[in-house]
Amino acid sequence: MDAALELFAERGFNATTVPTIALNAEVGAGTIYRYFEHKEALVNAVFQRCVESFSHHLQENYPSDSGIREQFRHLFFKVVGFARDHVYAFSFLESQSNAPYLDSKSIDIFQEMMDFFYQFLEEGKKVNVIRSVPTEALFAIVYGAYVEIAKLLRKKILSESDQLMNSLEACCWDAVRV
Amino acid sequence: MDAALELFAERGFNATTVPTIALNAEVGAGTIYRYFEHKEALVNAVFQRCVESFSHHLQENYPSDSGIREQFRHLFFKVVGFARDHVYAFSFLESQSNAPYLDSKSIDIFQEMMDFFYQFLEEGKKVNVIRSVPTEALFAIVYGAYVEIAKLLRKKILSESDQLMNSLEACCWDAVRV
Amino acid sequence: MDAALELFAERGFNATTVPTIALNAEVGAGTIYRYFEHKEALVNAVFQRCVESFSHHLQENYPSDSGIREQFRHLFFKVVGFARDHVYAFSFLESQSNAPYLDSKSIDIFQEMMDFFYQFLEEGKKVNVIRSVPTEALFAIVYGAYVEIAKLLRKKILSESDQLMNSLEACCWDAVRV
Amino acid sequence: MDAALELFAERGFNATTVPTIALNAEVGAGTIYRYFEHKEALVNAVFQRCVESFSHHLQENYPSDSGIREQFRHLFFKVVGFARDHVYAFSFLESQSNAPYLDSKSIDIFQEMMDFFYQFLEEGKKVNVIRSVPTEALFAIVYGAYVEIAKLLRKKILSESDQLMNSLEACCWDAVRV
DNA sequence: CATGAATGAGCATTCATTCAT
DNA sequence: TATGAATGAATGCTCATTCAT
Repeated sequence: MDAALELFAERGFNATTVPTIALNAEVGAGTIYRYFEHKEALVNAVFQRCVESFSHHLQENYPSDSGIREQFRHLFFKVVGFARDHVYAFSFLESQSNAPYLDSKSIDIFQEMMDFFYQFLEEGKKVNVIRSVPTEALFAIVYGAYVEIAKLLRKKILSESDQLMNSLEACCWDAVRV
Repeated sequence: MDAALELFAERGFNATTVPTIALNAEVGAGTIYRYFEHKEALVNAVFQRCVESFSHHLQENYPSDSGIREQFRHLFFKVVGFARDHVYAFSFLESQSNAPYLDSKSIDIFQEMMDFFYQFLEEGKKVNVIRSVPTEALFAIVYGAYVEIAKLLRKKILSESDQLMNSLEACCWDAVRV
Repeated sequence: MDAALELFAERGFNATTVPTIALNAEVGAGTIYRYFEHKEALVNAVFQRCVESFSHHLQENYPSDSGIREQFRHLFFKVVGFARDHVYAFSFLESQSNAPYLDSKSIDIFQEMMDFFYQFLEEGKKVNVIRSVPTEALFAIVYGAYVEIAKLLRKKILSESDQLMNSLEACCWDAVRV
Repeated sequence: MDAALELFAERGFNATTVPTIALNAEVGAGTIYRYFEHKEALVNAVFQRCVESFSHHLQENYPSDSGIREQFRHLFFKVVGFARDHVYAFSFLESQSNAPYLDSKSIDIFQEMMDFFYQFLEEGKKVNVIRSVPTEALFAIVYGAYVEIAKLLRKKILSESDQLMNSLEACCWDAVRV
């Protein structure tokens, strides 16, 4: 699954061949089929593992008792940290989350993860700290920003200094706060 | 090229076969090879045409003499308008702009288009209207936001009312303004 | 189709590979798929052509106005002649007519051909020239005999002299006549 | 071997996989290779066991001292009985006796069994009870008939009543008797 | 002796590309 | 210039066979 993730993240699903995955995993091509019925089953398993890993990461040490501002900051740094520490997983999730080969379980689990963000944003709107704009739109703005920032960090166009990260977090917060 | 754009945008490069493009274009498969050396040459030509179209669209009626705030608003609505009116072109650009089959000319021309945004952001920083944060990062934030908003509009999860668009523009502006 | 028939007749469906058919037909492997959706579609097309050819052969110069005895003789020699002149077609039909890959059209067309024999046998029973035994059983006896005789002729264990053929025809007739 | 016979009879040699046989036999796939060098060695062993079983069955209670007519009747009912009681064995023998994977021992042993029939027919010809037609041809006629009758019984198109069986035996006898 | 995970050659099938018409 | 039939390399996948346990 690690070998597959790496290739799927770098080239996408269609451009990744099963023999290449096998080579990268240092197993025979047939071995893959002992564990996954299809190439599609494999990509779904990889996707689900990524989503779960991301989801756990986000909720780890989540400051449930702090205010919205603090929680936003937590999520921002968790996303950035995940993108930094799990480069392939993050770039795979970001690029393939609309792919036609994802099965319903993959879609559900991904939606569930996003619901965590949605709930956060809705809570913020309720207490009048976050703007009264459709939640999907708010999420789109910050998620889009995260994704592009992560790309820049990955490509080393930006380097992850504390000061920069704090500025970027502030930018994102200013986009949604009242 | 229109036939190809439609298919590339909907299915991606690898999942689009040359015979399918030919069928969609109502020409013989061989005819495509009279105009493009490869499938890759075709996709690059399509990409470049999209970038140019996007670029022209952005600069059309650009309020050079207005202030940064007004220019930002212009760009925001131009991007949203382009995404609405050129659904395939925008979704193709957004999804394929990191693809491994893009040649250097495609990458250059895309970069050139982004430079227009970069210059705008740098001008804004100079006059102290836009935050003093690396330009790439500022761009990432607003571009990421645009892309995700465009996805929501395309999928009809949001509908493009004046009020909503104004709010979203404000969100994006607040992310970068001083 | 000729190339495929030859191989299917000699080795059966599963033991015949598409590349081998292509080689035998002196075409590229992909070419086969321009004309037949599947290997199964090909084998069905071949089967149906064989059935039709056999069926036409049987009915050619059929002595409709003669008596049962004469008609039996006609059928016997037509079957033997077909088996001699269309070695592959006959051996393919004989060995594959119960195969699980045959589609409903193949099964129908084969049944239709057998109905010709069945009608003949039933007419014979009606006029009390052929024994009053279930038609399927009568058919089984003579068809089984034909098939095995054809095998011997094909393998050159017997040679097709007039005298021998007349004797064999008599044997078969004696098996079913009153 | 029982597990293999069942599968070979139902699906043929090529369509039966070794793991499936192992599953059906409730052993590990590797275990099969402790007893048979190849899949081919297995199918030959199965074939030979079937031939021997058939052969013993035919000769059991063989009325050596009775006349040809009585012996013919014995053989007919033994064949029918074997086909009824050893469905898989008979259908395997019938369908695979020309298969290209049979080794020389299989072919010899099968020929030996047929020689029993041949001797019987030759004896009958000597005493002028059976027609003076090449033995192979006589055998082909009755063997072909048996095979097709057995198919009908197996498929329950005919049911094995005493009266019917006696009629069919008479048909077969009339095909070869003087 | 029994196992079953691992293997990789070989299969059916697809599709970018060519080239005779 | 346009065509589309033909191609064969490359793909996803299967399965007979091996071998460490």
